[in-house]
Amino acid sequence: MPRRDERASPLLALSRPRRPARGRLGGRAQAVARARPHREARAHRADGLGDGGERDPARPRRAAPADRHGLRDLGRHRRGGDGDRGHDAVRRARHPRSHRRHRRHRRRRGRAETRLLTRPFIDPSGRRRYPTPSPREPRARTMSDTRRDYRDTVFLPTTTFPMRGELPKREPALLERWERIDLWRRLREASAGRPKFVLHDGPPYANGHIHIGTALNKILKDVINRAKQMAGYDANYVPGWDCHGLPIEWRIEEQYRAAGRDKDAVDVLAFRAECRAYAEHWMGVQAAEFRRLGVAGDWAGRYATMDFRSEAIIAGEIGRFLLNGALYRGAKPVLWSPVEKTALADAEVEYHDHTSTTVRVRFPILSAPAEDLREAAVVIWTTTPWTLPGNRAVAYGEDIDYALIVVETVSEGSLARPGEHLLVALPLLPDTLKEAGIGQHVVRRVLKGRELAGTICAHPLRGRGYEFDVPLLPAAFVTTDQGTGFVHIAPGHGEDDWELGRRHGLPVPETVGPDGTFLPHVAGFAGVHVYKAADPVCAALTQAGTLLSRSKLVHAYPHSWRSKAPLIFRTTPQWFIRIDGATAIRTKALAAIEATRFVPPQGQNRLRAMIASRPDWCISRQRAWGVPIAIFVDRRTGEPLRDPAVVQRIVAIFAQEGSDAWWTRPASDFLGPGRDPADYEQVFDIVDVWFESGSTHAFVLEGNPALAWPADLYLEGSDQHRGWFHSSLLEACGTRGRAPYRAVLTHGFVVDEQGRKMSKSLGNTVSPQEVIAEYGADILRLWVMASDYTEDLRIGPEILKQQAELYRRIRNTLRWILGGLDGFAEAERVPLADMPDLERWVLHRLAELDARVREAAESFAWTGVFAELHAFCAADLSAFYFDIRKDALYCDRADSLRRRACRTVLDHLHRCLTTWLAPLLVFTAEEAWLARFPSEDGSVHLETFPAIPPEWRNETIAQRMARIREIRRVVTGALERERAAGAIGASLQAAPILVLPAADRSLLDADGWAEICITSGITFADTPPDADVAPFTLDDVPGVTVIPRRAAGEKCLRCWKVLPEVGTHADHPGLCDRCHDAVTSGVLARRAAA
RNA sequence: GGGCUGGUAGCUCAGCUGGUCAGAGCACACGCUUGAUAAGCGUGGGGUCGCAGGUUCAAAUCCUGCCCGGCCCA
Repeated sequence: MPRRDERASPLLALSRPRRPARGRLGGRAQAVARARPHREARAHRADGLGDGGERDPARPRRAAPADRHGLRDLGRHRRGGDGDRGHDAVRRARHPRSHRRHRRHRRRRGRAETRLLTRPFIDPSGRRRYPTPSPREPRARTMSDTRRDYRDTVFLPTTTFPMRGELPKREPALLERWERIDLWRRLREASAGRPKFVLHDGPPYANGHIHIGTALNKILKDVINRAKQMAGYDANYVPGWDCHGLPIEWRIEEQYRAAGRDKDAVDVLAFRAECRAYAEHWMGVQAAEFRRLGVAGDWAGRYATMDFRSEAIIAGEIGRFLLNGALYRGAKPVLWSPVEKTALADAEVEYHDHTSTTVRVRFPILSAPAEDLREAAVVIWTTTPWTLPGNRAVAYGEDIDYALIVVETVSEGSLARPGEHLLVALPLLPDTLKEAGIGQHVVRRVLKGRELAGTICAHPLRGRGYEFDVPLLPAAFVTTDQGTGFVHIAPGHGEDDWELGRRHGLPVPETVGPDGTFLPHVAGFAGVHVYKAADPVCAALTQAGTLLSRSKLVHAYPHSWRSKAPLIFRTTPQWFIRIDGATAIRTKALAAIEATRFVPPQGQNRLRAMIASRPDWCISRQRAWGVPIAIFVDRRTGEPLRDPAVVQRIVAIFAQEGSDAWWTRPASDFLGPGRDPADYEQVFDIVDVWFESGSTHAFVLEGNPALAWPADLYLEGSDQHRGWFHSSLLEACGTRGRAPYRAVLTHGFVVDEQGRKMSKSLGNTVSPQEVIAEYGADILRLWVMASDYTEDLRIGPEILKQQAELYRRIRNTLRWILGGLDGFAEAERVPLADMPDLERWVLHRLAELDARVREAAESFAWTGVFAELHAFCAADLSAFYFDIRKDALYCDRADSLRRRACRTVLDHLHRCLTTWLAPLLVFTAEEAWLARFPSEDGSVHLETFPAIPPEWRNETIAQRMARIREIRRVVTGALERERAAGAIGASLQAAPILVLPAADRSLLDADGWAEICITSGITFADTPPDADVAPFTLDDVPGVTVIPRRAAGEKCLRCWKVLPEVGTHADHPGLCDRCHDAVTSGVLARRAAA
C-alpha cells in the first residue's frame, strides 16, 4: 500500500548502500578504492576483506599484534569468500547490538565518498536535482575542539539509574531492602482503616518446586492486590498451602519402598508425621520462590490446611454437615485403584487408551407385556465383562427403536443360532449382525423402547448361581452411538448404574474386593482378578449359551495418575454430602453463582453447568494423610451420631493437638461422659482434600479481623471451576447459605510458543527459576501483564526476548525522565495555566492513562493496560515529546518557562509511571523511585496512585495535537526522502516550507512547527511555490504539502540548529542568539553554575 | 465422545452489537543521529483476519461444517 507520492529520488538508487555482490568488492567499494587508495585500503582490511586465507580450525588461534581487532581470527567463519558476512555473523553471535552499529559506521563512510563521485546529475524528468554540498563537513572540522567547549554548558541527563537493569542481580537486593525496612508491616499499618480488599489465596499443593503456572497465578494475584492497595484499599494478602492428600502420601511411601520398609507395618501416626514434615519443607521452598517473584504478602502469617487450627475447623465443618443432615453414609461405586487399594478423587484420574474385551450377551426374556417378546433375548453390549456377575438390571431408551429379529442363517464360528429371536436397537442392528456373524434374518417388528416396560429377563448365568430376575428399566443415558441399545446395569460398578439402581430399589451387590479380585461369595469367579476375568466370564457365558459375540475395543479408560494402572468402579461404603434435599445446596449454589461476578464472564456458565449436573459429593477417602471424618456411627441404628457437644469436643481437642488426636486418644475423650464407646463405631476415613480447601474460607477468613468474609475475590486457573471454586461454593452454601466470594477471576493455562501444552516429554517447558536467572522476575511479571490472561498464555524463548525488549523501552524512558529531572527544585514548578500546549497534552494523556489504570484496578481487567503504558512511553514520550523537548531541556536557560514546564511534567511523569508500574514491575518501579527520592526506608510501594487534577483533561488540546502529529508525519516523510537522497542528515539541517489547509493554519506558528518537527525552521506558504524540488505529500493527509529546504546559516555549536544569526556574536561567534544568552546569562547548566 | 473456550502480520495484543481499519507496539529491513549511546529518531516491507460453504447490497465481525489448540468431563 504505497502512500508516497514519490517513491524515491534517483539519488536514492545510486546511494543506497545495498549489499554488494558477494564478490570481493562491490562496484561502490571499487569506485571508492580508486578515489582514496590509502584510506580505503585500511578500511578494506578492517572489514576483514583483505585476508582471504582460510585457517585450520584446529590450529590454536592468537591475535597478531598488527590485527588490532582480532579480525584475522574471524576469517575461519567465512563462507564462499564473503568475509564480510562471516565477520558479521560472529559479531552478532557475540553481541547483536554492536553488530548493527559496527555495520552502520562502515556504510556511512562509503556512502559519503560515493556522493562525491555521483554529483551533479539530471533526474529522469529532466529536472536538475540538488547540487547539494556534502551534508557533513570534512572530518577534520567536525573534530573541532570548539564543539567540546560548549558541551559542558548543556544540561545533559544525569542520573544514577543505570540503563541496564541487571535484574537477576538487583532484584535480590531490593527484596532484602523490603525485608529490612519491614515493608509489609508498614503497608498494613499505613492502610489500617481503609476499605478492605480481600483476595483469598487458593492454596497450592505443598509438593515440589513452583512451576510457570503457579508463578503466573501468584504474580496475577500480586498485581491485583498491589494495585488495589495503591488505589486506596487495605489489601491484606495471606498466602496458604494445601498440605494433605495422596501425592504427598505417595512420596512418603516411595521413600519407604526405597528403604525397603513395608509401609503397612508403619504406625499411622509416624507415617502422618513424615507427611507433615514433607509438606512443611515444601511450603518453605515454595514460599521462598514466591517471594523471589516479588509477591508481597503475609508470609509469616501464612495458612496451611494441616495447621492444628485448620484441621480443627475442617472437622468442625464436617460436623456442620453432620448436624444439618446433609452428611450421609451410602454405598456407591467410586473409581477404585486395585493397585493403590484406594478410591481416587476425580483429579487423581487420567484417561488413557486401553484395550478392553467387549461382549454381546443374551439376556433371555422371562416375561414381557407383549407375547412375541417372550421367546426373545435382549442383547446387551459391554466393555467390562467382569461386571456381569454384578448385573441386576438392563437399561433401555424409551424413545429408541428396537428391532425384534429372527435369525435365519449364521456364518461359520458364529455364536448365534438360526431360529433364535433377538432384540437390538434398530440403528445398531447392522453392526450387531456383523459382529455376531448373522447372515439371513427377518425383522419381525420394530417397537419403541417404552413398550418394553415391565419386561423381566434372566441373568445370562442363570443356573450357575445367578437365579435372580433382571428387570428392564428405562434410562436417559442409553444411546445408540455404540453397542446394542441395551445397557447392562451393575449397581456396584458404575455411576449411572448405581443411580438407576437407587431409583428402582435394586440391591447393590459387592462383588470385588479392595485388591481387585472377586469376593469369595461370587459364584464361579471367587478370587479371580477382574483384569483377568474376561476369559473365565466368557467361558461361563459360552457354557450357559448366552454369549453372542466377543471382540476387542481400544478406548479411553480411567487410570490412576500415580500408578498408571487401569481403575475399576467398585462399591464401598462412603460418606456423602447430599446436594439436594433439606439443605438445598444445589439451589443455593446456583443462586450464589448468579450473585457472583465472573471475570471473564464465561466462567459463570461453566460453573453453573457443573453445579447443575453434579451428583452428591463423596467426601470420604480410605487413606491416612488428612483430616479424619471425625464422627461416630451408632452400632444399633447404623446412623451417625449427631451431637453438637461431641462435635465441639472434637474441634477443641483438634485445635490443641491436631487431628492426630483422633488416633491417639480414646473414643471416650470425644464422646464424653454418658456414652459408651462400645455402642459406637469410630470412623477413620479421611476427608477429601477438596473439602479441606473448600473450607479455607472458614478457617482463614471467617472471624479474622485482618481479613473479611466473604472474600472479594477468588483467583485461580480455569481448571478450578471443577476444583476450588466449586468445592468452596458447595461448602459455603451448605454451611452458610452463600458463596464465600463476591467475584471469581480465572486465568488460562500456560502453553508453549506453538500453543501446545507444556510437557517434559515435549521438552517445551519453561521454568520460572530459569526465567528469573536469565531475565529477572520483573520480566516474568511483565510477560503476565502483557498477555491476555483470561485465555491461555504462550511463553517460550522468543516471547521472553520480546518481553525483555519491551522492558528495555520502559526502563530507558524512566532513565531519561530521571536524567532530565536532575536537580529539580520545587521553585521551578510551573502551574498548568502557564504551560505550553505540548506539556498540557502530556498531562492530558496522563489523565487518560490514570483512568485506565484505576479502571483495571477496579475490574481486574488488566489486559492491554501494560501495552498502553508501553505505547505511551514509546510513541508519545520517547518518539515525540522527549525528542522534541530535548532541545529545550538541554539548551534553554535554567529559568526558561519552557524548560521549567517540561521539568514539571517530567516530575508528574515520574510519579505517575513509577506508581502505575509499581504493582507490575515491582523491582524496577522501586529502583526508579529511589533513584529520585533516595531514602533509608522509603518505597514506592508505600505510595498510592497520584490524584490527577480533573483539569488535566483537555480534549481540545488532544484533538489539536492529533492533527499536529498527522501533519508532522508529512514533514518527517519529506525529510526522510531528502535524507535518502543525501540532501540532509539530521533534521536540524532542514527548514522546509509548509503548505497547510486554511483550517490548520492556526494550529501553531512557524517556531512552533519547527520545534515540533525538530527542524531549524519552518516557513509557511499559501500554495506550493514553483520550486526546483518536488513537493512532498502523503495520501492519507490530504491538503498538506511540504517543500524541503535546507536551513540557511551556520550550525550553532551548542544547540546544533542551523540559524542565520550564528556568527553575529563577537564573544561567541559559534552560537545562536538563544545559546549566547544562555551561556552569558549566568544561569547556565547546573554543573557550570555549581 | 460431551461441555466451555480460542485460532487477526514473525511475536504480544486492538478491532463493541456486520458497511473508512485490516490496526498498534515489538521484531525485521533501510537510513539518520552520536549531547538518552550495549541508547535515541525516521521510513519501509509483512496478514486472502484457521479452512470451506452460507446469509447479506456488504463479513475479520452473523450461521453451518471442518481443521488445529486449551481447560474440564466421560
